[in-house]
Amino acid sequence: MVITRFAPSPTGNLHIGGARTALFNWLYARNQNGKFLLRIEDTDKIRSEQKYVESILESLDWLGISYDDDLVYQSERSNKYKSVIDKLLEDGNAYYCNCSKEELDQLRTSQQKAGIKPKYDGRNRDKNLGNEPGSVIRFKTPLDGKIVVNDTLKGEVSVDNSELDDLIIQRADGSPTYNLTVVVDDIDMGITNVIRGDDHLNNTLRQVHMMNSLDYKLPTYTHIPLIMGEDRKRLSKRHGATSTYDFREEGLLPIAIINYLARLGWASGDKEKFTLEELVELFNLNSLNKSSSIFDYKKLYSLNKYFIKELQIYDLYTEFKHLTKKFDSFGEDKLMEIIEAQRDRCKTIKDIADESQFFLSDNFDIDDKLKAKFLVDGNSQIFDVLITQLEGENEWCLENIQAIIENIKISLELDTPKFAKPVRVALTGSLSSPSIDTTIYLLGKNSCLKRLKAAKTLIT
RNA sequence: GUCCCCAUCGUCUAGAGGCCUAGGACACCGGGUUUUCAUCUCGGCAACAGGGGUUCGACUCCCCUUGGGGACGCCA
Repeated sequence: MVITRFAPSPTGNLHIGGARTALFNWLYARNQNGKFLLRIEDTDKIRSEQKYVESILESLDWLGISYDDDLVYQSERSNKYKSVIDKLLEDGNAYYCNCSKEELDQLRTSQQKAGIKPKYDGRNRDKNLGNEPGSVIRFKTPLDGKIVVNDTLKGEVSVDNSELDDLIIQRADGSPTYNLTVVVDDIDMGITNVIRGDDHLNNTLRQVHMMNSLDYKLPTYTHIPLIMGEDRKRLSKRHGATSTYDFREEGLLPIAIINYLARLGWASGDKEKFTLEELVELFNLNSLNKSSSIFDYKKLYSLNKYFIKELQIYDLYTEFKHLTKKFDSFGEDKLMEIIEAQRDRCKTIKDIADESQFFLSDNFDIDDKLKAKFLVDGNSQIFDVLITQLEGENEWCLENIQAIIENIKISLELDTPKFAKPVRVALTGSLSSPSIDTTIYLLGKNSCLKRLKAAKTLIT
């Protein structure tokens, strides 16, 4: 059975690159009827925080990426790591090293100056040092030969062992380091396929060495290219929103993000839009792309615009409620009507909220320019007639409102914009709103009358 | 600097030696629809990094150059 995993470290919200890695792992597992496991890599006690664990979990859940079995915390597995390190020590595959950080820094800088690759020179490798306070434990990387990793995407990647050094697997404080814990956990969790960013390719070489020393059976590796910003540098905060959390706050829909991410580095012919089910059915490792890709916010937003129009209204409603509490006084039905009226003109949930502000209060300021242009004597007749007609309307429905508008347009000999613009300004304080009949309908009789009368008083 | 990876329109990509006069999407430009802002719709612009091979034939295979990215932590 295929078992994949996503192993974030809880030092921040779920990064969009991490989200894509999670997505690919999840898709592959689901496609293969396998399992997708989640592991929290929190061996760095200083930077790891529980709130980020929760945030990551929430983001994955929001995206629709569900995990199997129990969540694994590395911080709870120290004993297991300890025993593996002991075995490595016993077998002569690891050794104590008492170099200080300063000593190492010095070594590094002198190597950099000399123009050679900075790495530990193995000065304590064969000294058989004991466990002194402050000592670390290093893994004994083979000196000669080369290490070959067979990657499903990149093919055979081979590197001379002389390029690698003896990495630290246990810190001076006794805690295990990343490369060790990953090896232990991937094996213990029965991971068959490791799909991760290709910034880990170098780590993979080291991890494979350790797995070999431990007689572990290797998982299959797939290193996917990283996501870049417009400047071709690794995507980071200065490029804009980068965490799933940020995207949600900006009013993006999970299905839009999933679709965007899926097509970033993967394709199924010319198909651009997928349901989650289609993605699960079509996803495969062979169609993954080898080159890194640049994150295009515009395309993401365009996808979002599409899904805002396509999604079930209730899904939009849920996101809307998550995004803002301002509209809580509106009933569920009313709010859904508003969202329905706005969805076709908005790119994000946030746009829907922003564009709907005028529903919140009957009292608002009208821009002087708009006032000067539309709240003028020539239009007062429109307001008068409209007020009278709306006052007389006892069955408040869209059809009746449309009839009233038609009547007024005919009797006053107005084309639609001539009628709609001043009314829209009076009702919303702006020139941008849903179609005027819908706007009137949704505002309700009382609000419309109040606002029209208020606008009339502004006519000088 | 050293090692590793990568290379089709501005961007995401289709392309498994002849199907390619290189297709789709986003962006951009122009037309149309429209009750404002939008939406929608139609059309246009636009790419195989360069140089060598291999082959009857190369966007597709090989090599070199160039360009881009990644790694080089007692972070993960």
